[in-house]
Amino acid sequence: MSSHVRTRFAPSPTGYMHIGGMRTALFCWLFARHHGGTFILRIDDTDQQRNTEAALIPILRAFDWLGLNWDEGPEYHSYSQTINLSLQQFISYGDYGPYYQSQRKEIYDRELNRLLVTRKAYRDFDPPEKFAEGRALAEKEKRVFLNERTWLDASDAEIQKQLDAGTPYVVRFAIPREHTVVINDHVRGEVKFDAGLMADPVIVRTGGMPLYNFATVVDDGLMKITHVIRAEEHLSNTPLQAMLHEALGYKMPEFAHIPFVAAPGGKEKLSKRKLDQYKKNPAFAKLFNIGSDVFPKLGLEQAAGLDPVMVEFYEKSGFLPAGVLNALVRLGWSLDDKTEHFSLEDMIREFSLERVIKAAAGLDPEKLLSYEAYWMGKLTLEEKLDGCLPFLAKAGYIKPFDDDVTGQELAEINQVIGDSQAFLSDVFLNVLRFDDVTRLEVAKVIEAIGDRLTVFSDVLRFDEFFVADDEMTWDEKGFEKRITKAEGAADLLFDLSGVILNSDIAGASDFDRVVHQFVEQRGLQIGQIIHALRLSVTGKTSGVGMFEAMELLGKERCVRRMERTVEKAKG
RNA sequence: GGCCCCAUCGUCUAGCCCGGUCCAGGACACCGGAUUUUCAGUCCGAGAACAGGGGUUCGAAUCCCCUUGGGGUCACCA
Repeated sequence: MSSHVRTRFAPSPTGYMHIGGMRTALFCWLFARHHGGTFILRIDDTDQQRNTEAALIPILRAFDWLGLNWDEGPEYHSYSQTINLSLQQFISYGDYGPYYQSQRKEIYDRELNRLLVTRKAYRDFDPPEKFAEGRALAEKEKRVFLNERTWLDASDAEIQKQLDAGTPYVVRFAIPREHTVVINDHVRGEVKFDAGLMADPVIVRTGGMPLYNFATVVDDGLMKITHVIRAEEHLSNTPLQAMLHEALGYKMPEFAHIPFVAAPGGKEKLSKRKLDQYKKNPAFAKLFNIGSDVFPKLGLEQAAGLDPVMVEFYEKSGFLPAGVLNALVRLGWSLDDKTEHFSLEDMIREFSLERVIKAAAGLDPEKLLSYEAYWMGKLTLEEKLDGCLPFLAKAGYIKPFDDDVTGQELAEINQVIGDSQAFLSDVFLNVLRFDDVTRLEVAKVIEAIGDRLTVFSDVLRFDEFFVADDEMTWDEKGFEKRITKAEGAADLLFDLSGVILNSDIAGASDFDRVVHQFVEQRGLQIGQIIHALRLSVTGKTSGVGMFEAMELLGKERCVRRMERTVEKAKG
């Protein structure tokens, strides 16, 4: 039945995983999983310039982080095991490998030769200028450019002569110009292209390296890809690829061109180059702000160069994979008129290409955050704790144990990865361990924070529970409003601190009782002191429940902080 | 510019293929109210869209055509 479905995602190692690409990958993955098929990760690295290994890690990690596994592709050990990372890991598994295009040169050569002997492709010995000039002229005259094909019908002897002379050449595919290519796209429906309008494209460059369109077709064909699911910008490559498939005698895959992820407030493709523009979008700015709040505290700052276009950004800011996944799947796809929340299992069960929408959709940071909040709410306290601990540790609020081992592990990783800072801090976050006392204390704070936690890094905003009393700072404006300008606030605080000090207090309800008694005796409303109290104890104008906060800190620390506040107010 | 794609609330979308049940449904955001010592949350409520113009039809968001607008792509990049 449909158990033969094979889909692939073919990223090129760019050093980061694009959030839009991730959405495409998700759809590919979902389609394969839904049909019990095979999902393949293939590395488009015909470029060869870059350090493939280092540039690939963030991409593989993104898949790993979101829980999208692949059946064939580069070998990779889940990041809890990355400590043992070594270059040997960058081999591939699966029966249709290698899965790195840079390792498939012989295959391309072989397939190219089949095209050459049947004259479906030909060596073009003309200098590149000739082609460029022809095109420029055509453009000037406002007509369609078709190249001359001087070498298409050259005799074997002529060709051999050029070959012997060492004349550089490219290989062009001879477009069957009479052809009208009809693509039956799963998302777009029937799309027609007139091959008569297309110049013969280079498929192998001087030097013999294949170009994208050729390599892709060879790989898709030989890897028995049944469904090419990719972003819409590839739609115009499709007729060429379809013709190549035909010329090579492969079974034509089915195509599905899904809309790309658009930039906030527009319809343009989301691009890393336009980040400055995105910052002006209020909703998007929110995302940037999470980063600029959190990363410095984690010591990431510039080094990491993270932004919301990269999947890594979300991981490092403590987003939940479930929320990100949910947001991505709803971008261009829906099940019906009401279902909003999908776990990975739900998505696998329900996903279908038929329900993919045609128009580009902008990533909505607000909605992403709301999905985060939803899935965060589904977590147990223990799970929240595990998510928050690394952030607190990285920010220096709590201490992990096993520090030595961590340092050593890091050194090892550093050796392999070089200076990829972003990756380092990443691994660091995930190898930390904490003792039970620390865990218990933090758990109490997280419990008090409750729904105020949307992403894990939100815990850092509650630093009042982690800083020493003498190092706690006050919100400037809040201090002025609630203490300086509030008549008698300082005196009230002073008196209250005395009362608290002399009371028998064990928990939140005791604080509650004592403070209420205090205001009643003076004929005041609770509202007349609560703000000053909060400010003096936490330094903030808002936060967790007042008396819960006090319980977390304990009587002595509350009193000390109140005294400090009074000093500051008087001094 | 050529080729191709797209077009429902501010945003993500349902409805469109198989015209009437849609004076267009949901979610996020926003606004108002309730709850609360604050924030968040929760609950209740409000406002908010078929790009325009022609057809076809008894009847069109739904079918056809045109216009407009937006976007993608046009490399010896992927």
